[in-house]
Amino acid sequence: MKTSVKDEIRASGKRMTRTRQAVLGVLESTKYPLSPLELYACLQKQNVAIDPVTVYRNLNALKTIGLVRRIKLHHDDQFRYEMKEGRAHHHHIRCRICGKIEDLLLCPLKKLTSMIERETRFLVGDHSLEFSGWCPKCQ
Amino acid sequence: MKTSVKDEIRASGKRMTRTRQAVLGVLESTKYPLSPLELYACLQKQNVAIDPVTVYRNLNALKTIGLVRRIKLHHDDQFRYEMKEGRAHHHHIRCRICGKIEDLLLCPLKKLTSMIERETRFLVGDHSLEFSGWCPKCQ
DNA sequence: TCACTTATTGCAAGTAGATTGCGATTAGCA
DNA sequence: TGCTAATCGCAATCTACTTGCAATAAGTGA
Repeated sequence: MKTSVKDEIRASGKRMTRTRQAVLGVLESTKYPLSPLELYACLQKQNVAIDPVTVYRNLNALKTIGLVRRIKLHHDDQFRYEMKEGRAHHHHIRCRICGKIEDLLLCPLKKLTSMIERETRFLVGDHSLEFSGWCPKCQ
Repeated sequence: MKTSVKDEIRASGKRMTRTRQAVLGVLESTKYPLSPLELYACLQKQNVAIDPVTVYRNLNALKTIGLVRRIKLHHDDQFRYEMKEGRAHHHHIRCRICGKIEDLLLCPLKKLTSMIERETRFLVGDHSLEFSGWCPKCQ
């Protein structure tokens, strides 16, 4: 884990605890967004003693600081979390069979925003875009 | 309610009941996707005697037949339902303040699909796209 | 029109994911 | 080392939704 992460946590008045470090460790080493309970299962495999509630609370805290991003995928009834740092604006594709999630690095929507603002008179703040389909293994 | 709707229900071996008719009535007269409990509240205002469970079951049944579409918006922890009929593929924009939801009729993503398939080797089945921001009243 | 079959309903209870209350623990600083 | 408040674990609670079951009623076929 990078020193800067610990610094950011301290800077916000929060503490770097054993459990928080473990949660961050899993998030940093996982390439796709994790649900709280998936993360909890990961920690159990690593023999980290932790309560599921603590995982929830840590994810919330890290989201509040801004270290972690919370997302909700379309055919998925739980929230997922991913590290923000070093990850630009991106979207996801998810396999309908095995649930595998991958990043999409392109975003074709920036140009579209002003058109939508004209049409709807909404002021656009953000967008979410997600594809689903079948991953190479499940086709 | 259109006769064809009743026919489709009968054709699938289901029955047109008082409650199902009421659920369909609300869906047909609402221009944005409703959550089961919003729909239930609507029916209560209309003095329709119905149990929330029945709303859930009817929405599920109508989804199974294919009359109704179930969607999940990004910062929303419940499912929403809208009539399928007469409504082409479209996306939504949602106000962060008041929750107002409007349809977006454009979809810029059809061209993108083959590019994503090449990049990820996924086979793309569907996508979801949603904007959030501030509606005219809340700006 | 009536009787029969079975989809549908209402009520109660159960799930899953997430949140909250509270007393015990511990990080981080003086 | 000792203090203070953030954090933790456990139990209880909450919300959205589902399931079980006995009672009801839609639609058919005589």
